[in-house]
Amino acid sequence: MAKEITSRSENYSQWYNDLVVKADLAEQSAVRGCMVIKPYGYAIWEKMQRFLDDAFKKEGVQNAYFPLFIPKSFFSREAEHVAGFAKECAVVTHHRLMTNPDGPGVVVDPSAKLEEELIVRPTSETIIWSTYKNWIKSWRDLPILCNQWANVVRWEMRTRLFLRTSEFLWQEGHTAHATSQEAQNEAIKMAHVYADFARNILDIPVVLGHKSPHERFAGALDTLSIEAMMQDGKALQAGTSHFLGQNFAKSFDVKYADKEGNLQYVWASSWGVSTRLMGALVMALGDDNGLVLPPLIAPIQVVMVPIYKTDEEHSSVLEKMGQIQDALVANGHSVKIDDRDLLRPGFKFAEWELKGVPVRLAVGPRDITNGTVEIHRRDTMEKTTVPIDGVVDRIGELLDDMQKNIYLKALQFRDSHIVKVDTWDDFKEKIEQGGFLLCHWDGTEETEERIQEETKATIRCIPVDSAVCEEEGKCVYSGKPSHRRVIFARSY
RNA sequence: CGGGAUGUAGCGCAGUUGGCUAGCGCACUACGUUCGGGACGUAGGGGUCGUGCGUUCGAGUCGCAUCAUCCCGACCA
Repeated sequence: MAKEITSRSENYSQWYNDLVVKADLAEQSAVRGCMVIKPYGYAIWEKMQRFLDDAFKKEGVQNAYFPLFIPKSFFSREAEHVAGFAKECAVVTHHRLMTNPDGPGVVVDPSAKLEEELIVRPTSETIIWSTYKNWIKSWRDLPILCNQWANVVRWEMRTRLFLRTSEFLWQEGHTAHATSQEAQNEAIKMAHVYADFARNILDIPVVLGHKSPHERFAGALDTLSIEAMMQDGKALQAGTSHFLGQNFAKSFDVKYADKEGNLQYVWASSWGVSTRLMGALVMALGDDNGLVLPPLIAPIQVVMVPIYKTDEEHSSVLEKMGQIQDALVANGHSVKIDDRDLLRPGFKFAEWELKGVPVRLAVGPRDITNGTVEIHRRDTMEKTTVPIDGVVDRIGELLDDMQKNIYLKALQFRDSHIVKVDTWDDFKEKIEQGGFLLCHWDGTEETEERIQEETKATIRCIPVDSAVCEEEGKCVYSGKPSHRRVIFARSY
């Protein structure tokens, strides 16, 4: 009873917030706008990190770490970039505290003012490019493919757990290349790494596409994003990959000598995903019973709940579960036996469902007698009793099936909420129902802004690899000619 | 920084027009009965009612101030 969550249809925001807190993923910190990620939530994040790290390594990317503090002067070198972030930066101005001469507590020591303020990184392009300058002399030094796992700070006005917090965890890749084409290819390649990860591991269907110039990352020539659909029909940008051209190379004077001995500015890409993916996981896959975790990302894939009355029953049930556990672990599955005393089975069932554990096994005296075990799958909530022989193989197959099924369910939801819209009246009506609107757009920023003002909808992306978008038509707002459809939606 | 709301136990709340000993649910502690879908009984522990000032014989309740938080905007991965 204590852990019951609000239903999705009743109040989507509250459902989300309840779920994040009650499934033990995270909680609001006493520090304004910041979040505490709890062990269970962090375990999921660690699994994401592992998959991403492996994928990065396959692409030749290495991990590195750059400073948290960025001198203000670095930051102001790239005009567009600073304009994009200036409004939300935390700034360090002093380096010492002292006891308060006028009362209790401590105060900032006014004599310890920094000559140059330090910015707490909102993203690391500037500090990294100031470093790359020293690393890059010749074409032989290129490409440089670095990733860092870090925290960044963006002083947001309004925050929501995982989706928008003042501090968040992420990875940011920063690459340097000899040619424009190579840098562009890198940005595209990494966008596909993200899309594959979202689809295959997280079971979240995403649309890969280009951002409109208006929605681009500050300082980028092209921004690719993966856009996911939440179950209230709103879009969530789940990852971005940017082609930065020579903007940062020029700002930080990063040149290399090519094979002919001519000095050339290098070309750049950067790309990142954050703990926002945790929010996407909750909002794209969760249901009224709680989280639904795809087996590949679940910290616990199989939980076993013992059912017993007497000590003898307890020990025989536990012995049987121990055997199953060993076999499952030998097959590479993560397993937990929930042997907490004093909690009744029904309570445990509900709690593990809330936490999204894919498979639950219940073993009781009845099963010991019959040689059976009860299997419950989280995605469909189906319960079956099966012979204990062969149960390990069956669970392996079940986990594989669930990994596919969860994706298909989310895909079906998303695709049933994508509509083609050709008139402005239809646009205004359909946007109220949520979902992605496939529309023609005249390509102007003016139209984009008008549409946003009137409907709060923005261009989420201009999809790549989408045959349905490739057609001639007229802009849904201005009526001017257009060569392809783009996705409009309200977003987080 | 605009518009709206809320601060009472760890959490969620009630407390009518001021009234004496501040209450309920969950959680917590102890004991017992339970245990195949969120158990129950009994007995306990836990509060300067956000803070300050005022009105009053008397303030959780009324007034003013202040702080904090949340929601809706502006901003954003």
